[in-house]
Amino acid sequence: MDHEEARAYAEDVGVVLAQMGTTPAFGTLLGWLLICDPPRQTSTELSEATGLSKASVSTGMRVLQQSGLVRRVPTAGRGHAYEIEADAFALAVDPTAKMRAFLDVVQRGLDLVGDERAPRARRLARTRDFYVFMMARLPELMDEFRAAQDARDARDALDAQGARQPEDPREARPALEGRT
Amino acid sequence: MDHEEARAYAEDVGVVLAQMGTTPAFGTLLGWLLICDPPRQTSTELSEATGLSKASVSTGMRVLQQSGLVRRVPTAGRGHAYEIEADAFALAVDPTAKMRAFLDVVQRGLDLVGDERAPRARRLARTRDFYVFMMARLPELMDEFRAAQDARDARDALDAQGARQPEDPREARPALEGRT
DNA sequence: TGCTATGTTCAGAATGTTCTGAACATGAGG
DNA sequence: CCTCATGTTCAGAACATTCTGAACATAGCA
Repeated sequence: MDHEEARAYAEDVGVVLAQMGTTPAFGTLLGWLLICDPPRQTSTELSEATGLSKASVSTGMRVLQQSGLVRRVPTAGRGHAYEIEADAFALAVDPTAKMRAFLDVVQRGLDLVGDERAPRARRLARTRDFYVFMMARLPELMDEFRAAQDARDARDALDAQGARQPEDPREARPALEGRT
Repeated sequence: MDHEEARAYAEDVGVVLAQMGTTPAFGTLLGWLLICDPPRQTSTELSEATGLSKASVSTGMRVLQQSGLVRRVPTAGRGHAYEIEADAFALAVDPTAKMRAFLDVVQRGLDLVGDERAPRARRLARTRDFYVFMMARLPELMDEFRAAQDARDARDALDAQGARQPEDPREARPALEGRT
């Protein structure tokens, strides 16, 4: 994979993310940080690699940082470098923040109707119950994934030391399947 | 709650949804269908109630329908009426569609890197594993909610017949709390 | 203290999006 | 067949977003 391929890939990620409501620059930067080598990149490197202006990199990285997707680490000399967070995409997909905002507006609707048992309140009540349920359960699911991941990381570390012969890779990585 | 309050509420929902990437008209229509009485509304009613043009209602409802959030039912005379789906917001929040698109682009990145065990592939592989995990688990969670909901609906139906005295409402509806 | 590399802010050009009015379909009832 | 209620499509006005270049800050080093 040469530099141009990687850059094109970053732009592809930008397109996909843009379809989900982010700005193209945001997605492109995230895409580059996902595939770049080395993983830490300065603003100048990001600007050169992605072809975005320094200004776009500056604002884009600020947003990425505020979203918790990217971490800023100081470099040896002056300046900083950016690095993608290990579980960045857990955050990216985590709908609890959005759900919280929506839950508020649904609850306001119920207050407006007054009687929660009125037929008219049924749609609202059902919606609220769904969000309450999901907001309670999603963090559990995230934790479960992280725990499984940590366990695998620990085992991989042992493998790297040669303390244990790695088996068929299919054991380690789940197959790509599911309800289509 | 008078008509003007309900209309204002629909617009509030429009604002909240717009912040999540939809168009204001889309969210306003959904908000109105969430709180309106009767639950089924024709295009003309929707236009009058929300203050949107017939054109906006037409295009907005088409999108809502394609998203599976709203159902179109024929009315007695000519024309149709729209009604919100019972579990509309399960669909609205369900990230599996987005995740599928993202999973594809992540997998392409891994193919580009070539060796999945290369350090450079680590970020991509971890991201993919997260999506695979979530896409496998989210449908289970949705099913669980629906099952619980159906069970409650059945019990509510019995209550309505007076076959059983409903107890403290807090038993039936979960309290609004969770990790803040 | 200057000098330079680095990062930030901001006004505006280029580009997209959203909504509407008006013209165009469609189909039930007289 | 004609009329009228209903629904759809589309060009364009109004509005908003995104990105950039250029000017402005900031901090290490001589």
